[in-house]
Amino acid sequence: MLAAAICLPVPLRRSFDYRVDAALAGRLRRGCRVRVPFGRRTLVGVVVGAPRELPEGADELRDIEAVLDDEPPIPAELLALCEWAADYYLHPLGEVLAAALPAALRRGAMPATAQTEGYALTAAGRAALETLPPRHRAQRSLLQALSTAPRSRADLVATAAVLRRALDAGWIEAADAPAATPASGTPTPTPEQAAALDRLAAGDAGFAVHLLEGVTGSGKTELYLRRIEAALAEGRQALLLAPEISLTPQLDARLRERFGDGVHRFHSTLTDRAREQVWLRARDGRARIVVGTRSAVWLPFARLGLIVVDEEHDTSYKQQDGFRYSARDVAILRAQRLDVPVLLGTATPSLESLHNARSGRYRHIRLQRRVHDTPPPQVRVLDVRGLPLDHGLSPPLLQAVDRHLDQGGQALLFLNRRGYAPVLLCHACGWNAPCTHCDAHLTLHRGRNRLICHHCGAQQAVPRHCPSCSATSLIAVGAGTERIEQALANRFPQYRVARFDSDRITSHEALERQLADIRDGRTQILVGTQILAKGHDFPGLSLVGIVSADQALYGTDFRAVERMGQLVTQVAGRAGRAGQPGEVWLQTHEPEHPLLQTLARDGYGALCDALLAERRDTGLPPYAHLALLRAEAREAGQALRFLQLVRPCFEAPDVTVYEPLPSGMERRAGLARAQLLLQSASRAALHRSLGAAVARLQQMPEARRLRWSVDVDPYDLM
DNA sequence: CCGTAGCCACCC
DNA sequence: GGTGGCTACGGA
Repeated sequence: MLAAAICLPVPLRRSFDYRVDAALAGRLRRGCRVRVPFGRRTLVGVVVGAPRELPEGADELRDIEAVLDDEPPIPAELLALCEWAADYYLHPLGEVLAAALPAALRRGAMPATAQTEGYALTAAGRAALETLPPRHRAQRSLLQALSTAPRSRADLVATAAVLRRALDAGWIEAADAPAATPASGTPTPTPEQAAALDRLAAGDAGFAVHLLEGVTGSGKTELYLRRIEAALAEGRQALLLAPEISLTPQLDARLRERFGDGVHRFHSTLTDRAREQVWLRARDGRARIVVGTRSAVWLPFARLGLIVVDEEHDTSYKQQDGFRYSARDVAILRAQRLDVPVLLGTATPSLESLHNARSGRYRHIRLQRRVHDTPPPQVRVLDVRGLPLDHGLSPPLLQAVDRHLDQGGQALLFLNRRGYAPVLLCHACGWNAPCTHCDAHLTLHRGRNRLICHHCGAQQAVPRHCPSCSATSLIAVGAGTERIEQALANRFPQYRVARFDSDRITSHEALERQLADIRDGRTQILVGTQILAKGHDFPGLSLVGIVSADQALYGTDFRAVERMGQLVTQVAGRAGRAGQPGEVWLQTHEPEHPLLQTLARDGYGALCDALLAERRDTGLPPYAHLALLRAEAREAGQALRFLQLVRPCFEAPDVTVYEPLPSGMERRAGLARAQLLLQSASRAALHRSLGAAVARLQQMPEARRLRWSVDVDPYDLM
């Protein structure tokens, strides 16, 4: 009996064998989709093993109902990458494949054909233009329009029927619309950029990881564009990964200006259909450049020649639920398997990448000069202890804002906390608006007049009286962006304040509008969260105020200070007008904190030195590798007991298995959470321990009574 | 007597 | 994850 191994979209870390008709065996290639019966249901699966002969006496297998593809929709390279990722992240392959397939294909639909973007005139069409009688007006005007250059579908006035006729006659053919020519020519690189380009182009074209560490404004994007150009010149495609693409309109605009219609965007807010179109064009090679968020790392490129990871330190590359992969790390592995270069760009490298660069595993290229030669901003630590705070803002900071606005500058206030206030407190009885599903406080949102949990999304109306004691003495404690915005609007009524956070910025257009108001000088004060740290140029910005850096200093998460250093440096980099250094003020109640001092006095690089020394001493990444077994259960204690029970399964040479602990926020969205931390200096040893333990866990009845998952290279230990 | 809630094994 | 089978109760 012939059988084939099929992988199904179920959370089971194994494949299932189905019987293959001898006549079918030839058609059934790895990567093809099939429709198979599974229990009571019918599912769409992917062939992961070529048909093979089963030994005599093997159990009867069920039949494959239908083979959906002649050609595998997933190229062999991508299927192998998914298999690697399933193994590395200890995640079911079926769910990994689901991340790599468009929704319609996952459901079993036939792949749509990539819609044509444009048309070109054929030789026959050129001849027809000469001979076609004038009465064929529609055809003549279509051919005329295409006679100088190919045009995109949108540029042509022809109806679908007219196009169809011209295609049938062989007068026109589908073609990519022409790339827009650069609007103002490519800028001449600075000597520093030119040297960096030489180093990027040096050596063979094969696999290499380049860490491009460039201060804000040093012109990293221009280097990306040049390398992309080089890849395209060899007939290859390029993938540019970016954090939250809808929030980087400037990058998008620059790519389009340089490369025209060959640039495709791929992100989670596209419709399923639009995603499928980009997926198909990546596969047929017509999408020459894809700019996308982390899921774009799974696109089925036909001839990928370069991957750029912009803002490589950004946390959004790590998926934080379900299949917990790091798109940056998968990108590096994919590039290695394809033998093509990867470019990691950032002003503030992650400690992992910095360590790899310093140890020689990555090539380290640094850009230290800003293109317009603006000196780097000086960060001043502002001791706010004992100062009267106006909604979180100290008098010296407010005076600085006043001074800068008065001199025609713009001011940015950064605060990584949305809403009006993080706590609503009853002054009479101490009730503090707890979330009923999480160990967290509800955040007061004045604009929407709601109390909202930022961890599970639960919300309720803002009570007038304390729900516990009926007193009317409810006070908002602490400050979020809404409150800072209001405080500044009250204090500086003659200036306009704009708020940038995910409550206010809900679309590409809203962001563009607010950014335009700043560039045109209609808005003078900006208040916002990390959205403001991401790649926007504010040419008139002269002052940056960081409302508080203290959260990170008290934080228990081992990456909190690294993240704070990145945010402060990124936000500070927005300050400074042509030729003039910006001013950066950092409010704190811990002005003597050594790491804060290091950051302010010596910059991000020095902070990294200090943090790397700390990580080495404590055996944390990048000097050791971590993994977590996470467990969630209805009842507090159940998750912890489970982890205690399975802890011995992970014991292995060179692996430290810590005591299971309740997660940083134990209850979240109604579930009690706990985690088991594993640490090893050897990635191989850690992976062996995980592999063996997961195999045993799947056999354990206790493991079926709650939800558990593995997090390899966890981003935070909360 | 049936109805259903909650638990658990199984899915090629 | 989805499904169906099993057991344990409760209402007329």
